[in-house]
Amino acid sequence: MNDDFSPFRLENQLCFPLYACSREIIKRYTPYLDGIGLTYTQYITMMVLWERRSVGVKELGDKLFLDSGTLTPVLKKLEAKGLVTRERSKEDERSLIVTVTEAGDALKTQAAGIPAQISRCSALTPEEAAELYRILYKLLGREATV
Amino acid sequence: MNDDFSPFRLENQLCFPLYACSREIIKRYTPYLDGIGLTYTQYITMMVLWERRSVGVKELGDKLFLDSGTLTPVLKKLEAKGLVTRERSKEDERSLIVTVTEAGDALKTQAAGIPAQISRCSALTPEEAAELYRILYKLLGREATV
DNA sequence: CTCAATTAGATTGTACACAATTTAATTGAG
DNA sequence: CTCAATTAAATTGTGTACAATCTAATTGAG
Repeated sequence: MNDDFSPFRLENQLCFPLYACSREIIKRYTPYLDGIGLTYTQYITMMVLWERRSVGVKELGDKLFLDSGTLTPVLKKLEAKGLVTRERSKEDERSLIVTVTEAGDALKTQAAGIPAQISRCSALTPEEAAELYRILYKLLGREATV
Repeated sequence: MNDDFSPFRLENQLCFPLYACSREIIKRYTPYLDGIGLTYTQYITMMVLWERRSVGVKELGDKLFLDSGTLTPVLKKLEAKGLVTRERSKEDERSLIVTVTEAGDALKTQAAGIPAQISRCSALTPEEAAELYRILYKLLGREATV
């Protein structure tokens, strides 16, 4: 009766395990991120800023695959926490430049252990993790190594 | 200056490409799902019902990794569209049974081409897709083959 | 039996995502 | 130059996600 190869079975789709995995992994981050008062979206935004120090909203959106509709409220919250500043670019007033503050930079220290703690509970072998990583970036249409 | 192996680089995390991929793939579904008037969450809910015909909210939540806080409004919307019915179980009044209607079942025909159309634009080889699938289910802590 | 503990959904409140629209600044074809 | 087209953010509205709480039904230890 139930065709195991039916294209309609949830288990026969790639989209579903991707969607479920993404949410499950983010849930594993939550208790650690609660400790530094960030949501996952705020955390990945800070990760870009920890590396780049200062970045335009457009470029931030390209990196995170998010648009201004999502980023504007996130950045306003980070600004309210005193972690970033938001200023219009002098060269192009349309562009908004986000810059990490001293407090924002200090948070990086507190976040130090998080990535390792998460990957420790992933149950994947290093080879599987590397392969997963490679395939996901292929799907995203970007090179894995930047 | 920028350490390519820093655990803080977005590119060195698994969580980020998972999160970005999940959203990108769902975005690829959207134009097709618009055609049958469903959101992605509504679509995967209907997929379970197309296979099972009738299922409790608890079991639906286990399958989809979603709780009642998410499912209740989704199921009410599907009920409003006339695609499902929602009734308390006779044996256990705490449990709510969701059943696909005739109209809900008819929608399966309209959705027929969607999975194939999506996978056609994935750019992955069949081997990569299979490997991705296997690793994701390992991460989810479930067996890939149900 | 009986009431405390458990369970299933619903509700509430917060925070994204994202499509669509709006506003303001910049650009470039003529 | 100049105005239509483009671009960057912000805004608006809808729909999830999910933690926390609430309500009602069921269960099970004593």
